[in-house]
Amino acid sequence: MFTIGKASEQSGVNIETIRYYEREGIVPKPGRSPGGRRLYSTDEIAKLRFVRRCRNLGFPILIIQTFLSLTIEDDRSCGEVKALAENHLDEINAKIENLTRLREALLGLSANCDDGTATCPMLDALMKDGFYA
Amino acid sequence: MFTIGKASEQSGVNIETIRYYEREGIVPKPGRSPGGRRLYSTDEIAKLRFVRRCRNLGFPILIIQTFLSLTIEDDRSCGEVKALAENHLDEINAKIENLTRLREALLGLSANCDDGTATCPMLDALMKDGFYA
DNA sequence: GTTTGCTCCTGTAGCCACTACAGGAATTAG
DNA sequence: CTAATTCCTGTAGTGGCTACAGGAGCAAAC
Repeated sequence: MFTIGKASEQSGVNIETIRYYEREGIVPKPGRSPGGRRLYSTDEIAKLRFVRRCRNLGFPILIIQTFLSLTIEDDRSCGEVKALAENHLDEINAKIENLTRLREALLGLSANCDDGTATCPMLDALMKDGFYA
Repeated sequence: MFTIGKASEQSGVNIETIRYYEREGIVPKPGRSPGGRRLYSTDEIAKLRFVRRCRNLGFPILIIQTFLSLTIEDDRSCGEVKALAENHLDEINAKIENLTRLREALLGLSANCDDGTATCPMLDALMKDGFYA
């Protein structure tokens, strides 16, 4: 059994974040030492690591909770997981597209910016009517 | 002069958001009607539209406030604007790279998912030690 | 055995940029 | 004149943490 500091080290999840996950019911409450300290088993630490990896993949907490319940149910999990992952993939692709369009717009706007001018063509363009959305 | 509803329509900024911008000092406080309603000039509406466009470009509020003060100062603005825009561009590019790497990881993980399996290879991989960060 | 220093505890508030009420007042349309 | 609409203020909630404050447990050095 490990105290929260070790659990944090081994899982890569910040101590405060671990406590937050517990408060929110994202991970189950761990046992306590006689002195009142949280004690984590390797299984519980694995679960924390799982949450971190999912977060790193950009999954929102709600989806991760579904994942966790699916790993318990163990039944027709894979289809649901795949669907959630593909949904998430679509969102990621949409974000990439948005950002790419944004980059183009920004490049176009700042292209005419040259240092030393009195009024800035980029700010001008953003202020004027009839331009850009 | 326009009430907040018309200002919202014409600027594309949500009514609640306009009041929020005012509270936060992002845009100056407008005049009021005898009955206490906010009244916006076309100039003030243009400013709101400017803020919205910048937000659409992904600029954080703090940077937009700098932009707004630069349009007032009107002095050596363009160099600063360009620097801020390029900085922002770098951040956008970093985000795109991150999301692209994420997409690859997710594609790799969900590739082995096929419906109907009892245990999911994706969840398995995320649970196991030795894998992925 | 006590002092030092580390880790841990709870509870609360802050971050960003909004959004969503509740409960009431003013304006406008019919 | 009434009904519908718009507006007002103030507060609280969103997601996913992060950062305290103020105190208690615990191990090792002296």
